[in-house]
Amino acid sequence: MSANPRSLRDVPRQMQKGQQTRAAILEAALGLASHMGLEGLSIGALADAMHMSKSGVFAHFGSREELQISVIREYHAKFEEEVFFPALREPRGLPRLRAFFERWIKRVSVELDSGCIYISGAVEFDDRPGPVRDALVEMVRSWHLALERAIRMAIDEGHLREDTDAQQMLFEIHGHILAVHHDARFLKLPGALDRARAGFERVVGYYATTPRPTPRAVRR
Amino acid sequence: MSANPRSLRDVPRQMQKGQQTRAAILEAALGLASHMGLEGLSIGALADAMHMSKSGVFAHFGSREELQISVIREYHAKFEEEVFFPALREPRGLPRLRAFFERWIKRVSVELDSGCIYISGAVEFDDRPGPVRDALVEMVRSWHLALERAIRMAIDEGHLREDTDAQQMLFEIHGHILAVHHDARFLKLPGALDRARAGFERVVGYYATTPRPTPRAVRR
DNA sequence: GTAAAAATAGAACGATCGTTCGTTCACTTT
DNA sequence: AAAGTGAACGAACGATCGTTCTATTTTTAC
Repeated sequence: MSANPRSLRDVPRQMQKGQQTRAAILEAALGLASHMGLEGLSIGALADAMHMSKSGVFAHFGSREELQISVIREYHAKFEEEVFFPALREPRGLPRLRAFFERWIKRVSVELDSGCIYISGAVEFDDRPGPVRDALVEMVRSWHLALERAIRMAIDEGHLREDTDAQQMLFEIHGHILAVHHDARFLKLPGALDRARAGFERVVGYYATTPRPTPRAVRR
Repeated sequence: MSANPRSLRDVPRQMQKGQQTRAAILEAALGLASHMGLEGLSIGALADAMHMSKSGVFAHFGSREELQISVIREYHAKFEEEVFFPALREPRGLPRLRAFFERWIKRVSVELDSGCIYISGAVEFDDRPGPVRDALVEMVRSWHLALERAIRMAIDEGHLREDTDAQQMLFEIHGHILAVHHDARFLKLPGALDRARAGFERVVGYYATTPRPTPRAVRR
């Protein structure tokens, strides 16, 4: 028995065959959806990429809609893993907020393979009600809430002014993310990443407790 | 002859039948594309909306790609008509820049019917090379250039500091547009429009020659 | 009023879409 | 060895996609 490498007794918690193909499909689907969008993701193309039959792929999800939602959840998990949790190790307040932003823009622009599904999904489903949209909204909301919490912590820590409007600040920061996504991926502008960083620092500088004066005008 | 209201002599430059159905199709296509995206726009659905046959619609464009490009051009024309030209009547400098922005956010968010094709198109085609993407990039570029010119005029007029980085300022303003599109259309947040306005004024305040101090911290 | 030209309809094409169904194959359990 | 289980396949479904072709109708030009 112990000679059998796949014995259930030896690895009782290991993924069964079905689960691990499902995971592999999901990864491929994430890659496809990043390029073609959630609406552009087709089961046929996915099956080709997996060297499987359409029905074989289909059986793992039961419907295209369920596949789309699974992709969203998969992206969410990856996003938490690569952006949220690592940044949580930074001390609360401005350092953590900065870490959130830095990892966020990297995921959105540089990471050549996968475009941000939150952003493309928001555009594709802003007009289309249904379970896919609902899942998307839920994930985006939770991320925005996390950012808002980080901003409020920065206020509590005394890094940001007490009268800081957290939602307004989040709006402006989020705008920089969307802008870098647009300029880097669509317009292929080279400096987009640094523009986003500069914009972020300007926003932070505005709401910070140690006020940076308007550079030239005030100094002299 | 003069009794005939459609005489060629009376209105020599009037649209012929073909042209005016083409225009009607294009208008319907613009509406469809605003909801379903340029990729979601199908000739069959368009034919249904027009109470025409697919082939009848098709004949006006020759290919789906040409239809998409025509829609983009149509949107561009409407955009110029409703945003660019009216704002041109404002005096150059900050007033004109402000007018650009105000008309822009209205077109992007409030105008319930048509989502912005520049924004949805940017997301759909950031990964897909081809004539459609090229047309899209060209239109967006020309609009951004117009905004950049407006910013430079504001510098020349003395409304903005001389060391203002026009492209950086444009990046930040554009971010607010994308954010209002996201928050208003996707998240359905009520205050998005005013957040964009507030963000715009903060950006302008930063680059303006009459420096507004960081509100509370400096005042006392 | 008539003939040329343009616009539209209708049917059909090959592809692809999501989905369903019955079958086969490789295991594990009895 | 027999029975049972879950995964994957292959074929086919009706629908829709963009596109092509041939008629037929409508509009324009003389």
